[in-house]
Amino acid sequence: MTGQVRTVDGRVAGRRGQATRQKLLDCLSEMLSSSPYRDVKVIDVARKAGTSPATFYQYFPDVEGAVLEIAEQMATEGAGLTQLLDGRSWVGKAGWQTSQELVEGFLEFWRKNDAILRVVDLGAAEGDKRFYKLRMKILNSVNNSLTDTVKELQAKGKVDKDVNPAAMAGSLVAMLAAVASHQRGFQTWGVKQAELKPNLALLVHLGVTGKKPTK
Amino acid sequence: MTGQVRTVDGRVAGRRGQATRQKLLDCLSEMLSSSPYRDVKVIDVARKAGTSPATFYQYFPDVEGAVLEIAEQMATEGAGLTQLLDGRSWVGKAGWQTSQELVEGFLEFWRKNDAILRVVDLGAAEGDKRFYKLRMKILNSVNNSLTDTVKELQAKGKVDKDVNPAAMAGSLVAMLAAVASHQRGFQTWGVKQAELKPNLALLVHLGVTGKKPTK
DNA sequence: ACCTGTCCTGTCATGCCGTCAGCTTACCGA
DNA sequence: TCGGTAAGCTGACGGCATGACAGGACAGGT
Repeated sequence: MTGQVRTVDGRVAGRRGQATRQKLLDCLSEMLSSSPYRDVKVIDVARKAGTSPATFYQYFPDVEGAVLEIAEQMATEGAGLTQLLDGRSWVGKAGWQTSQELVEGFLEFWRKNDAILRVVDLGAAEGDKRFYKLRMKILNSVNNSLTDTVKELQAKGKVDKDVNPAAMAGSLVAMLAAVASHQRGFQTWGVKQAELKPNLALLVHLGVTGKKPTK
Repeated sequence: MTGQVRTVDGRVAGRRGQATRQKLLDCLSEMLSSSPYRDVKVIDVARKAGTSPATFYQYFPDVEGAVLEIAEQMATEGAGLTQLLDGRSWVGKAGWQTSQELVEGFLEFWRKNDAILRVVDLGAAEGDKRFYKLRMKILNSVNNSLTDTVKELQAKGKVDKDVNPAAMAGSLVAMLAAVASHQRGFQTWGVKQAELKPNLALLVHLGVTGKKPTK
């Protein structure tokens, strides 16, 4: 049950319809990366897709609806971020490696989808539950995994008892997301990508294990 | 030279004009916290302020212009965040205290101005230089101070040479800002405010000094 | 009372929104 | 081959926000 694609008025979308729908999504996605969210107009998206506004409204209730769609696609893709943590070690040099790869993968994912992630972030911050859930879905894989890691280390007595695993993991993930979406900002600040990553990795390692990494 | 307040068409604003202007700003500010940025309309702001859209356009070129104005006010106010760090110690128990107070003050400031800060964040992330500069202005006080602290500790050999002070400070500040703007999010995640703060403080302390705090 | 410059609004052209009825196109079974 | 049916698309329209302007209301000074 993948849930058939339907138009707003209930018709099931066929071959051609789905193509148009997808084209609209692609164009919207492109517009989001070239102009402010606030200024994205349905008519522009439609024109760019070589169709009319009315067609847009056949497939999406409004711009927000379409954005949610794009974000949903991205979210499932983003579940792959779990790979960055599944079965990795946090001990010794391997721990440092894990930390670095997490940062690397995370920033890469964010850079690839920055336009849509900005909008999701805003929606979530504004308290919209749908966007909030979506943001969770994306971050949860990483977050849960980190939380578990901290819990384990805590059980072994390697991390202080008064650390709250969920809070720690959440903070680290939030940090990664924030830095990722302001990557350009750091450059103007005089900090280069290459210098940023190891510092982030260091913070992640410190946060998770409570110790400096062995390099 | 505070730079006289002027209308869009160049007249200097008098007593009454400034009052109206301020009222518009207040109403806009209020609207921003109750509805999505994308849906804030000039006409609503004007109505709420008991005036007409035309009046709004006499004082501001558009909604964005007014937002920048509000943000500017907040930015100067936010320079006070420096207090949280000026002349504080990062050694021993005092260091833990400093870290905690920084987190506390930062979150408080963010909570107080969350609506407008969201918009600034979005604008900055979208690459708008004006918003970007504003964000810098707000964060710079804290950021510079943290950078200096790390540099000092590094000079004394208490922090690893391969830590980049600016990158570290920037990451920590970004983390604080991100967590602050998703405070509600954490609650739904099952993390309570009271648990969040000490964990953030711990991360800040770890990042700045490289060591666990003495409590 | 009069003048001057500030302040506000009625009004208007423009352009986007969101909807509908109706036309075209593709598919399918007889 | 030929309708029939459902999918797919669009022109057109009322409604509303935008942004500009001219002109009227108002306050303060003389």
